[in-house]
Amino acid sequence: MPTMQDVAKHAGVALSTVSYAINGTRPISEETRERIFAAMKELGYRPNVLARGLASKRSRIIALLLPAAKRGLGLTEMEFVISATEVAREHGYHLVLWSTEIRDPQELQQLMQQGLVDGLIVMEIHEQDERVDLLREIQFPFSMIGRSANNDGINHVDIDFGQTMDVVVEHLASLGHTHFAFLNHAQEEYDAGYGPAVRAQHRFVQSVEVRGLHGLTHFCEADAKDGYTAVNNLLALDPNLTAIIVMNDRILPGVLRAITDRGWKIPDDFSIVAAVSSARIAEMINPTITTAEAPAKELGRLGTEMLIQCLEEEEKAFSEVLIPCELVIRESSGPCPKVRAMVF
Amino acid sequence: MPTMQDVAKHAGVALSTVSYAINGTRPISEETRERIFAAMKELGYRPNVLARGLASKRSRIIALLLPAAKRGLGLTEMEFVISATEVAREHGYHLVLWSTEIRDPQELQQLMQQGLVDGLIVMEIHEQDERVDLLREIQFPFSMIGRSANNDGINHVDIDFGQTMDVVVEHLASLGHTHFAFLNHAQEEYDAGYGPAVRAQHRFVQSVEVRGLHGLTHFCEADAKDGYTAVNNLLALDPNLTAIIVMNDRILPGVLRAITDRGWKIPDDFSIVAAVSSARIAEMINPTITTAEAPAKELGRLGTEMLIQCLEEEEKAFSEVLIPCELVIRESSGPCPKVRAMVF
DNA sequence: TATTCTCATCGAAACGCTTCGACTAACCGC
DNA sequence: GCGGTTAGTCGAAGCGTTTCGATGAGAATA
Repeated sequence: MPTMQDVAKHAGVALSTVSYAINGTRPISEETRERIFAAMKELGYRPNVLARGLASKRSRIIALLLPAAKRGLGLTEMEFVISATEVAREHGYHLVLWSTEIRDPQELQQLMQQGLVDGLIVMEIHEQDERVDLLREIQFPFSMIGRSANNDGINHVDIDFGQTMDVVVEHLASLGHTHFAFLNHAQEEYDAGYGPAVRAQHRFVQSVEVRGLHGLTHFCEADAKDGYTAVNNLLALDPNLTAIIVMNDRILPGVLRAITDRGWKIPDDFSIVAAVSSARIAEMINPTITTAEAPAKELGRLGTEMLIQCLEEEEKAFSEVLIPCELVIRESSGPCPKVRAMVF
Repeated sequence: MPTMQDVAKHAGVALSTVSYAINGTRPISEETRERIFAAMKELGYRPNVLARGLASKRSRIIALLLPAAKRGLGLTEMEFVISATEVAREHGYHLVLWSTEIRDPQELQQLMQQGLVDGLIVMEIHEQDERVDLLREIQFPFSMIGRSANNDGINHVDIDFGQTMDVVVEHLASLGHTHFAFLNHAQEEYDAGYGPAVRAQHRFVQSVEVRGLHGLTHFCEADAKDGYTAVNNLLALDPNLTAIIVMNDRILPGVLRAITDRGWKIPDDFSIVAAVSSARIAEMINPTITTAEAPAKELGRLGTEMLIQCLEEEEKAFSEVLIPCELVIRESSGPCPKVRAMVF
């Protein structure tokens, strides 16, 4: 494998001149530059990432902190990862994956101290997040996909849960629904301050109140069975319910079954909307599900770009972007039923 | 950030002695070793990955070549990635993702020449795969998840499509079905020599023949609409069809709809089995789908372990492992119907 | 006792790059 | 025509490791 030295010899210049030509760090005459690039091409030279990183203290490698969500990783997360990888590559960066229980700040710190990565993309942020505190304290460059309680000076991009809930509630309200429920993530996650759960809940309540409607909320584990019982519980609480918004698409089968088990048709007798889900899932189900689709690709892209920008520029302007989900109306939501088969 | 030099000073030994103590490259007295480790702990020392890689010519970083399948990346692929990441970590390796159009050997080679990674995990292998040819030629360490036409001397792990198709056919046959169809991946992929498509097709035909049954095969794009028309085409070819095996779960909604549109009930009038799919998808659908589930986690684990083993050992024994999918019987497959509502 | 071994350790030379200071020659203003 | 820039280049000193050859102290051998 040819080295920079080889290129230098081949072009008849000093090693450092080659470096300057490649990085544009210092002015190089047009003629020399051409000779150098010709030599590089001829030898098939590629700079060694390790050496470059060691010398410059900038590895041009970033890490994506994969969450180990109990909820499991879905298509949305996959899209994140893909899009982050691609964007990184476009900018000449490599992306490494750091997985699992790196919620433990200890372990995270050890990884960072290895000096492999220049920066970090953190996902599945909690309101109180030890990782964020740590990164902030040691001033390690990072960007967040999500938000914590205090985001000052941290680059982050997140789903606009507020806006999303508004749109979903508005959609149902415009269809004439007045009594509906919100099936959130698990209680445990809410209590742990998991942002999406907290913010969506908050805005749902508010959004319903503003419109003078009736809204129930309920937590639910990421499991079809729990979805089933949750729906029954909700209907026991408010028999006039005509629509449910679900936060986690995993529970959809259970929710649907609970409805159809009552002899109700979707959407004629009951409407269902998935907040923050993916098209692919929504279209797998019969009836296809009206969904507020997570802008996964955008999130991945922005999160990565923010980090890279923050690594390349000196002046640390930070940005904060909220992207709402896009409501895609499918078969599972319809006008509020006038009369409905009785529960028995 | 403390360096090895700092540790050495702190422990009152030479720099090289610290290195030997860490790597066990040369014998170190018990007493010195303890002093060194104490110093490391006290200073919070972590070896610098970049420097280590540069000096030793072994970065302990491996890359996973993410496919840019037109089919799109699904849950199965996500599980791969996660499991590969975790296994790599367990072995003290980092995993970087190289995405998309690195089918182009040129680009792949450039990436490798950067000297960042010690080895490669390649997925979505085709029968004739330029990437594999390249890697083999330049003797770059790699393992495959999948198989090509000639796998001699290459570590690889793959789904046992033959066994899987056998099990699925047997399942349907034992339910009394005699006329069934296999809905494969897209024609294009088959023609390109995409292993799963080729091998599954081959074994389906064989498996049906051996049992003296009637089997049709058909290709289908990864799209619900195409699933719909494909089923109708198949039923036009053989009106006695009572079961379909689908290869790609994306087409399931279309397939189901084509069946129910005829007024048929699943599984009473018609059975459906998904070959090589994931539980999560299978359970999203109503009725839940009988599925041969891809051993994604195992594939990821083995692929990674094979590579790492091949990097750590001198004697290059290569291994080849085939893992069948596990048949999970759910609601979509049932006994062959005696009589069935007429097509009209 | 002189000689060979082994064990534990040291110093220095890589690894392939970036970057700093210095040097040369041309160019500028006055 | 003389100091002061400036564009273009060079050499050398790192970056934080691994690894090779050498060294000294004992232990074992003759």
